[in-house]
Amino acid sequence: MKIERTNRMSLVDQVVLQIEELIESGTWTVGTRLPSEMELMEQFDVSRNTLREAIRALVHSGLLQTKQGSGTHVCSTSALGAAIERRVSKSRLQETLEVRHALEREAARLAAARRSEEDVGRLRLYLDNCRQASAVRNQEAYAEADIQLHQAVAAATRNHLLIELYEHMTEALHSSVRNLVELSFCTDVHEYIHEKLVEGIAAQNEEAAAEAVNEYMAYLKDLLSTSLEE
Amino acid sequence: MKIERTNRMSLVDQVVLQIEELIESGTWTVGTRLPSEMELMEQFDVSRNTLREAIRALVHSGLLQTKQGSGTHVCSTSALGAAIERRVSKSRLQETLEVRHALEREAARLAAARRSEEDVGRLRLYLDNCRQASAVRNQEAYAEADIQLHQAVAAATRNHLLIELYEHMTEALHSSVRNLVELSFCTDVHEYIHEKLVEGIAAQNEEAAAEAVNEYMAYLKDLLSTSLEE
DNA sequence: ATAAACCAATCATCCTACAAATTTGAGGTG
DNA sequence: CACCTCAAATTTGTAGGATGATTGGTTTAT
Repeated sequence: MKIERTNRMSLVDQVVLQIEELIESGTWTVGTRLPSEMELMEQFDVSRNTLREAIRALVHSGLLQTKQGSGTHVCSTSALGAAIERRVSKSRLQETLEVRHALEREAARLAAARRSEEDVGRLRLYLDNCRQASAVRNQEAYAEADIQLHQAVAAATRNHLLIELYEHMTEALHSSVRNLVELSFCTDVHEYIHEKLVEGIAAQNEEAAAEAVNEYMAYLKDLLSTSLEE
Repeated sequence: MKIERTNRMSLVDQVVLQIEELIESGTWTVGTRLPSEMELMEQFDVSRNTLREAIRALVHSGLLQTKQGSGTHVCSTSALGAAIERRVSKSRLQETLEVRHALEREAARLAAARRSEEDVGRLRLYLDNCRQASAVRNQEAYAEADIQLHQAVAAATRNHLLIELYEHMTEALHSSVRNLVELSFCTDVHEYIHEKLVEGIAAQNEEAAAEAVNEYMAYLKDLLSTSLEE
């Protein structure tokens, strides 16, 4: 039994909760355009002010997006992304990288312990995509394949909280420093580490997988320090 | 130059930003009671609706707290805590523990690399507090000293993002499972790991510190699995 | 067919009014 | 004086109306 935190919930909070439920349940998917304020007022049986306060709260949380004259659209299914992005944007790059690597190292260990054969197949596929993009020096394709590979590692952990946090940290990182795309450029070291990571996970060798991430981190830190000296 | 995301910011967003600034700058510290809506309307020169939408957004973010008839108070300086707590409350305990341990392992490594002599002093102090509480079997004091110790480890990393995330994960963990307080009860294993962790950091031995966290994690996972079988 | 003008839908802001919860303080009582 | 009672003032919560600004589509004129 979940009592409403010592007293009854305000109307605004009730509307917020109902909208969140509609989004999380998938009734309103990302991109969906919500009914107009008038219709929502009738649907929830609240006044304009109450409805607008609820919507404004969700807009600020990053779940909704409103545009005058156009309407309100579902923007995301989780409020974590916006909160993390705001916080990360105020951090130094090195701090953010260290946190992301903390998640990645754990992901590598858990993936090695829990990966299925399907996971290994996906990892090898994305690794191959990386190699092909690297061979033709297609930086854009490489960056995409690189992200897919790392997210496949996270996915193999079966830990949805970890998957989501890693994804949000990666997004926040990329949106805060577009100029450092070279961090995910194709290099021999990068390739060697990718292979060690994937094969470590395939062999269910936690230590090898974690060590690959360690090397990746040391490599990035080195790259970053020389990059900042310029 | 930071243009306001392709068009001018709405009045509500401007007010939100100003209030956030007042909180982050420390002008309004946690616990401070905000001026009444009337006064804030004059201060920001906006209507009551606009002001209320801004306040409601910050309430939902976890920065403010309103109580009818009483007023509005500052609740936190960061919106991350509330977002994390919401997300963690929907996760399984094991998932949350794995993420927290990812952060803790990285914290142990970085602390070993960067700790000052003052950090070592604090760590040994809190370790001693743990021992004393353990000696007299004072569970409450032990839990507090335990938290202080782990946060001191995070603090020694000098990575404020990591510190904040670890703190929020710990809070979310504790508020979501009050019934598992025994996780931080005093045991010999617990003490042995604490000592290994602190001494590893003092000796600037990253591997030893990380290994201590690994052992702690294995111990907790074991405890958890037997606890769930009951 | 193209471009300009128009129009309907929608969100943004402001206003007033009243309800509900809390705090404050005046006045009475021992 | 200390303490209780209760009404008034303060403060947030909810309702409803009015107007402005922006967008997207439609119509109209060339």
